[in-house]
Amino acid sequence: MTGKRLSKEQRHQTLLQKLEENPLLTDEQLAKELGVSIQTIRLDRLALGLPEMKERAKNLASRALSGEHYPASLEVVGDLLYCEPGVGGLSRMVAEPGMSLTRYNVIRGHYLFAQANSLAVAVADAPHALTGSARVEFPHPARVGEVLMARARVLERRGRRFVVEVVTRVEEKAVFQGKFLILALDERTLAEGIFGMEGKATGDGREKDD
Amino acid sequence: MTGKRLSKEQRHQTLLQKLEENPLLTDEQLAKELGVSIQTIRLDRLALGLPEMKERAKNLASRALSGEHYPASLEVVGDLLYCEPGVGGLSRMVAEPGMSLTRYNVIRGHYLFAQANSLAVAVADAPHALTGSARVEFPHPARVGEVLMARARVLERRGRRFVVEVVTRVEEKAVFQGKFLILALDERTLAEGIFGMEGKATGDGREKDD
DNA sequence: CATTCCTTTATTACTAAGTCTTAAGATCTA
DNA sequence: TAGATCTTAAGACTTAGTAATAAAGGAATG
Repeated sequence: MTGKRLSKEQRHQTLLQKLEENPLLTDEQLAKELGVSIQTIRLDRLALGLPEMKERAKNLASRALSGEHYPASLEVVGDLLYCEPGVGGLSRMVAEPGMSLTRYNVIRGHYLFAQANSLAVAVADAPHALTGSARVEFPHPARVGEVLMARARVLERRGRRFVVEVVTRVEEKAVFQGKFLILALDERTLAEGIFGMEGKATGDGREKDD
Repeated sequence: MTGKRLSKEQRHQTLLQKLEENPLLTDEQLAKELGVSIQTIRLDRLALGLPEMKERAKNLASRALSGEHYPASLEVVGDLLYCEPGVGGLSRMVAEPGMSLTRYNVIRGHYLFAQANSLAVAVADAPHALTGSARVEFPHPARVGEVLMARARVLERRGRRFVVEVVTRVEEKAVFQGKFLILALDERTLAEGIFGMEGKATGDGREKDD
């Protein structure tokens, strides 16, 4: 498929590049893409000191896991560009077609909310935080393809409660603004499912300790 | 050495917890930690629908790679069970692991918002509607596996503005409540990107129609 | 031409961490 | 005591590799 056979040197370069693009390729897939046998790929990996796919996956996974001190990846919407816990932060998100209302390319409000909410939780200076309430406005619709920059400021902090203000802009135009009340929770509270008010939570008597 | 043998139920819980803490554990390690045989762990994973370690690693890796942009699809959130435009509606959503905060299985606020927002827009009696603003509260955390029933009522309608109230419950307990101001838009307004207030919108002359 | 060297491919044996199936004990319960 | 459920075991197969060894191919050179 790649037509002519490359030199070994070139193949090594291509290999490195392919793996950088997608570290989850197996030897078999690589062999197919480069038009050589699996064994050749193995030799190449050996020569270049590249680990096998399982290793690469595990490395990525554990990096993703450990890099989760400040809540970068997993369930955060938008890319956290900057975050100073307790002070403020910045998040970037590109409005994609999947986020839009039918026709018209208008981004659904909950995407903007999700980005802002993620950011607000991130800037709360606490290992675990939840949204308690929010007051939000969508002064202007955002559209597919636009770059949404959300900026958060912690307005005040009283004990375990943070008030965070988030404004999301496209260029200079605000498309979202809101105030979030974020509650910092300690482990016990979370684990027990009690939330601070109105007493019992699940009430199913599940107790785990370790 | 967890000492005494746990019940199956308890073991399942422990297993989930262990894997949440460290998804890269092999069956063998889990077996050792829980004091049962590997086969038992395999059966447990089968029963709980948990993939093998390689899969978990790959999933984590690819999620980390793709910057996990639109996560767990926020697009259509919840199943619309019933909807009477201009009056009210009902939406059901099962809280999935992908919606949760790491550890602790607490559902992120923006999923609740997304469900409620989707429903609020749906019950607005208009072909095209957008959220203008919202005031929301999360009186209680929701957890993975719970069934979230959102109920919407149109409180008032003035011209193109609807005020919709949404309350989401798990069993009888409210986990979300909010008021949405929904704006019904006509085709022209939407297509031109003008939103009702503050004059010009994008100003970049982008007009798309289909 | 044959030889030598390098690269590539093929073959075989082996591993980790699973899969799926069937079967045999152990334990609980009616 | 009998039946059902839970747990462990055993055997065959899978994927994506490691490692070692053998064989084939082309290109330059004496």
